[in-house]
Amino acid sequence: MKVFARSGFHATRVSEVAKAAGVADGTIYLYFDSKEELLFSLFEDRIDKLLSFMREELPKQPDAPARLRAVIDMQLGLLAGERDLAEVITVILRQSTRLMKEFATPHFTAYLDAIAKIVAEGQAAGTFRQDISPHIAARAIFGALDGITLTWALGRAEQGALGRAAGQLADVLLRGLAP
Amino acid sequence: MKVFARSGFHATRVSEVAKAAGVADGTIYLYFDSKEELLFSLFEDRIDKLLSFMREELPKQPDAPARLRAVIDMQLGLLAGERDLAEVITVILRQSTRLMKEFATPHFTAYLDAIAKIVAEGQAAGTFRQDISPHIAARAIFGALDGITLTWALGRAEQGALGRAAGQLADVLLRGLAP
Amino acid sequence: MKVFARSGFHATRVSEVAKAAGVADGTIYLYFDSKEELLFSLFEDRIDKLLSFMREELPKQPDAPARLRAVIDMQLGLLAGERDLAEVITVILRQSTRLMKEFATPHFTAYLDAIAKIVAEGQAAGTFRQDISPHIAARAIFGALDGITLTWALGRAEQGALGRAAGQLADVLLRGLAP
Amino acid sequence: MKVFARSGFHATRVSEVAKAAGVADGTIYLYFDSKEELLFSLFEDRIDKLLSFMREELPKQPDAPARLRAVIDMQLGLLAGERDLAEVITVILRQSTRLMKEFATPHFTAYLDAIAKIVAEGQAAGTFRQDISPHIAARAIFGALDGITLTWALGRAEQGALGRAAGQLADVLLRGLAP
DNA sequence: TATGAATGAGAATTCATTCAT
DNA sequence: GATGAATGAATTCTCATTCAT
Repeated sequence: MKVFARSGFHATRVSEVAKAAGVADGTIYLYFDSKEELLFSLFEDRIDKLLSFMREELPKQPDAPARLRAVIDMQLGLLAGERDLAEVITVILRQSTRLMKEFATPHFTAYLDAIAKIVAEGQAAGTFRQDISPHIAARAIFGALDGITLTWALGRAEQGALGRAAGQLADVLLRGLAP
Repeated sequence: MKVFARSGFHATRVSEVAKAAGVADGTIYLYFDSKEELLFSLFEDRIDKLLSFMREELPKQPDAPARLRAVIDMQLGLLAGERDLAEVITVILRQSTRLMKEFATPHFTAYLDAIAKIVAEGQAAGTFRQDISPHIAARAIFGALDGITLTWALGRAEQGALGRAAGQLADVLLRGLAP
Repeated sequence: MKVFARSGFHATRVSEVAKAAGVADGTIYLYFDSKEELLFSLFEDRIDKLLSFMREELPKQPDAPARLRAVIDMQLGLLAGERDLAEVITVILRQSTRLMKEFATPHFTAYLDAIAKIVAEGQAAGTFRQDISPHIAARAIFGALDGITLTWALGRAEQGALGRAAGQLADVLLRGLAP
Repeated sequence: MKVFARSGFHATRVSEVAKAAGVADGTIYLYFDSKEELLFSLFEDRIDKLLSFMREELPKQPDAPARLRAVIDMQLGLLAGERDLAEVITVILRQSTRLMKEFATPHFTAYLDAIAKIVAEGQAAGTFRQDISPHIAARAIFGALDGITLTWALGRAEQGALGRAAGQLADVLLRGLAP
């Protein structure tokens, strides 16, 4: 992750990763099928964690606004301590066209749908305004989170900044979505 | 633009671009210094247009909320008719690490600062709430616009969808940012 | 051909071929799709020559024994002046499993069938004995020619030796096949 | 032998051989020095058997024609029941340039010399015609046997076919070589 | 004796870029 | 100005072989 975050996907040499890991070049291929699979494994791990977290935590929340705030806290919280991971997910992962199309898109879609579902539920329960498309809202929410993470990862990345941002973003969105 | 949008930056061959343009490979290099410069020129053109548009139109708006709505309309309006451009800016441009670091980041920063400035002015004038960092707001707004454009570009990209999205996003954000 | 004959297929580096040809490595790939195609092109050229030679010369011969003698003269005559070609065909070509299966076998089969046909015609005309399978005879004849060429190519390869061998082989075979 | 016959020398992985033998990769190297030595051992075994067979059986034959027929029967008989061995000797063995030059050629030469000696003895005793070079004859005979074996091994390889071929080849050669 | 994880040298091929025409 | 043939640097991945256990 460190090497990918430093150089990007294409500029990263497999031999650099091997060196950073303290193994021989060939050893990489005992555990990963290709350079792309190597990058993807970093991402798969976390998205699984995020999805299971959502399955467990969201049902505990009383209503849609609380669930939306939980999603925002979770997504930014997951990355808050891991600048390299944040950069890999917001920037590096998108550098491999094949990776995006074949692996990442399905995961992103599932995640976006989960957010859209929260919005739709809120609309049905009367806790969110009706005149907004849940899918557009979901993409805007994800985009906002992603934009914040991106700047944080590429900038100074100070501890706590993502937490503060999460709170402010949630405040704005929840008020903006209120009926 | 068409070729880059189809294949991505790395998978696009300079010879493909030459073929699509109906010129010989070498001719490309009479007008562009490198493959990266070729991609970047597509983007530079439009960001200039966007920035001068902002310089002209924003002062005409009465207050910060109106200016923020104008920015949203402009950014999505610029891309609404040009799916390839939208894909190049949201996806392809980010595939070259060097391009992002050396060329694009300064432009993005300038644009983000312009948005942050609108938010700060609104806060000073009392038309936006005070408890939000203008920079965080700017990143979230840009990220939301970007996320909406990305999904539109990669999906069916129907005419009018971006305009509707712009209206809804502005509604949510302006209410969310209201004092 | 020189480089392949010296080192064999697998031990030959494409860069060696390029160097021997006085061009850059990449230039090879402007004219040949792969290393295998490079080797095969050496062979295709000659087999075409041999087959057209057979189409023209064989009908001029009065009977099957004369035609068989002509085939023997032709095959050894084609290689007599070109030791490298002889080595490529008898040894090197067989080192690439894929080349043998996909390209060479069909040509070999066609050639063997042409020889078998001569034997069968001789049997029908009563100029060859009946108790020999034309296909076994064809393979034995081809094998004998191949064995002679192989030893010649790997040995001192003196001028004229193949011609003498051709005469002796034809004498033995024709007497052996006589009714 | 099974694995080499299936895939050829270069395409065969040492790990495949180990798997087929039911041992670990490293175990192979306790018994064989290298992949080449592994292939060569398959061949050395049999050539020794063939040479000792020749030492014992040939002296029992009354004259050169009988000895030549015995050699033909032996060589094809040795391979008749073992298609994999036939393929290894006619095809696979020749795929390694080093193996051919360093190991196999001496054995082939010894074998060819033995055949040439039979021809020369027949000429001295007046049972073979004088106008044929014993070495050319030997190479042609070996080549014919090899060509027949090759087609048999690569084709359907039916039981008995090699025996029939041996008889026919001997008939043709002996009549062709008669004074 | 056997194992099998780790090694790391080695090579075909691609393609951005050049420059003689 | 335009061409496009030639360039050659650069990199992923394979697999025979080793050796600590």
